[in-house]
Amino acid sequence: MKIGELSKISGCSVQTIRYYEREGLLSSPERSEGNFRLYSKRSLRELEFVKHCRSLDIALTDIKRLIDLKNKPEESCSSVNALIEQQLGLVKKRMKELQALKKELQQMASTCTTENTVEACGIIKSLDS
Amino acid sequence: MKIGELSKISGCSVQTIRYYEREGLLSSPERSEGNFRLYSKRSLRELEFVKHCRSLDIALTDIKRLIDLKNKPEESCSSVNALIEQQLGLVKKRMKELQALKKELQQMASTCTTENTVEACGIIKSLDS
DNA sequence: TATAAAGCCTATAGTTACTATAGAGTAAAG
DNA sequence: CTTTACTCTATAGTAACTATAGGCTTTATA
Repeated sequence: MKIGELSKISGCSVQTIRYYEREGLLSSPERSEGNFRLYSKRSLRELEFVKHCRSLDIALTDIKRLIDLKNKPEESCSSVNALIEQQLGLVKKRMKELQALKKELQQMASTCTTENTVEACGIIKSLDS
Repeated sequence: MKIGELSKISGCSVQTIRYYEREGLLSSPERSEGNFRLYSKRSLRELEFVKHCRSLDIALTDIKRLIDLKNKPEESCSSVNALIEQQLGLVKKRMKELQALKKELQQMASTCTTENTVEACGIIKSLDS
């Protein structure tokens, strides 16, 4: 299949697919006579692996590392595990931050009775402090 | 005070301060004979407003809007309120996403008994599916 | 069969909010 | 007087894409 079809099936945009290839996350596909990329089911699986990792917010460099590890099936998977644990750490940290953020925003919102002028606005006041 | 001192007091890097100025979030400070920026306490307050907004993850363009609103004290503050509500919406959405993300990562981590080879690794398997 | 439309190609620039660097000038300390 | 610390502008780099320009290939329609 050509890149447009892969794009449709995978839900990745055409540019993103080409970008992933440039970045070495996808193996270079065959080319047609007219230099069009030709993909196989294997290409689709590769792309879906990347997509799944991205949906977990794993950075492209880390995805690259995972792909490298996949290609060394006999090695210990402790680095895979470490990578996931690290990712989990990031997510937990970000959640805590957002928790605090949400609290402050809610507090701010509650100080605003919409009929105010900007001058008397509780939100602006709390941003000013 | 010069930019280095403002940087220390505010906790923003020197480059960030200059960047905010370029982006129109800070008013242009006085200059010394030798063309050094000279800041007042008012400048510090401006910077702290921006910093506080940024700590709430408010985008620079939105901060700009808030600053504009601050300068029209007699207007209704409903747009301020709307902006904060929108921000709150973003935060809530992101938290939900992270919630789901965390769950999946934890599940993945639990499938990995570190003594595995990459080939048998539950994590890689679940990323593959 | 001619041509128009759709799809593909590469290369390059833009996005956000900064950070880092180069190269040069200014100020303060020894 | 020289070294050091600080400042200046302009420019490039970061992450993960998205968008555009200009040109070729394939497919559909007249």
